[in-house]
Formats: sequence, C-alpha cells, structure tokens
Amino acid sequence: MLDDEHRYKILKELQQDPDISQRELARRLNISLGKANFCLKALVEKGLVKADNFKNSRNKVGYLYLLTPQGIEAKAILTKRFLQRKLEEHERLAQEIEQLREEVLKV
Amino acid sequence: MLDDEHRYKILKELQQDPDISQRELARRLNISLGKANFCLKALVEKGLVKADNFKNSRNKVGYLYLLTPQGIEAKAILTKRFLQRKLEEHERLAQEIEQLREEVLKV
DNA sequence: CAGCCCTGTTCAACGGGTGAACAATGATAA
DNA sequence: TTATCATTGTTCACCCGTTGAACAGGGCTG
Repeated sequence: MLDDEHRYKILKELQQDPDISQRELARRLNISLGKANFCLKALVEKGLVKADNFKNSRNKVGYLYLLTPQGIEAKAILTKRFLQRKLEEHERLAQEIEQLREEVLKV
Repeated sequence: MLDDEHRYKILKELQQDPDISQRELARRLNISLGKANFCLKALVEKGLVKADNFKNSRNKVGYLYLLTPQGIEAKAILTKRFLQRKLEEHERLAQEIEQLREEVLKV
C-alpha cells in the first residue's frame, strides 16, 4: 500500500486537479474509497500535500489538495524513478514476448 | 487466484520439468507453497495435469506431474492468449513511457 | 530398528482491500 | 427559519486471498 506508483499517480492527479473528491480520485486510480483516503492522509502526513479547507461556488464543501514544495519535488523525483522502472519493465516485457513467440512457434 | 498467468507458468514449468516439487515450483513462480499446492490441485481437478505416483532413484518420493493431452492443448492456447496480452501491455507501456518523458521534460 | 530427509497437505493467523454507514456542512426548498 | 437534499471526508467491521509453520507419509541410510 502506498507504493511509488500510487504515490506518483495521486500527486499527478492532485497537481492538475486540486479540487477533486476522494471518491473521484479513487475512481480515476481504480482503487477503493478507503484506500484513497488512507493514501491521501499519508501524503498529508508526510507533508507532500496540504489539505486546505475549501468553500467552492456551488454545493462543494471539501478540500483543496495542494502540493507543497516538498510535494512538487517529490513528484518530480517519483516521475523520474517511475519512468526508469517503466523502461526496465518495457525491456523485460520485450524479452518475455520474444520467449512467448518462440514458444508459440515451437508447437 | 489461478489466473491465466499462473496457469500458463505452471503448465510451462511442469512440461519442461515434470519431476518438480511443489516447493521448487513455488520458488520459481515466486508464490507461496500453499498457493502452489492449491493451483496444482486445481489443474489436476480440471484434468490438465495428471499426478503420477513416482518413485525416483534417490531420496525422492513425490509425484510426476504430467500434462495430459488437454493440458498440452490448454497450454498452447494459453500461450497465445498470454502473448497477445503481453503485446497489448507492451504497447500500453510504451504510451505510458511517452507520457512520463513529457512529464519529466515539462518540469 | 531409529533417525533423517524430502515429499504433499492442511489450516489458523495475518493483512490489505472494500464499501456501507456515519458525521459534517453548505445549498436549496418550503 | 427549518427541513431536506447533496456532497464531502472518515471510519471500521467484514471479506478473502496469501502465507508458511506444522503435520503425516514414506523411502533411504547407518
């Protein structure tokens, strides 16, 4: 829980859409409401996100989830690390595909 | 549990190494002993694998896990399906990497 | 024989994920 | 004003897959 991938995605969503409900966040990340709540709290706890009380125009109440400077920095680092991991995974997948191709031909 | 990926990997391991212990199988697939046991039993149940009682030369007791004709056929089908899925995943990953590259440059 | 080792099998315990239910608050209607 | 509704964050009992220690069976060795 709260692995790098989720951390990255949450920070990304919040950065480009700070007024977002936890339910919407959960929907976008394909996780449950409880998990979204847990992860978000952890990020606030770590000081990467600040939850401003927020009174919007219409029937909104919730918060404005703003990335702190540390949050912005963390997101940049996570993005690079995430990219690196995805590149490795991409390469690994290519090898796996090659093996599967051979396997298919063999039969 | 017992998703296509595990099914495929188990059948592959058994095909190329029928005298294998459940512990070794678990180690190779990076799953627990209990799960390996469960999956294996399910494959036997489905008639894809036959567990012959097996008395080996030295201190081996266990079984010989042989793929039945249905098992061989199922494995071939699974291999193709698995390859297809991996290709899609590979493509998806490429797009994701492209987005991450932009994200890194943007900052 | 006893001890050892390698099997497969079991199942209580653990832990992460879930989402219904709750509390709070502002907007809207009567 | 008061009542109702809508939308939010928060909680937590429940679910269920996973784990691996512990057990039982059987062959080998000394």
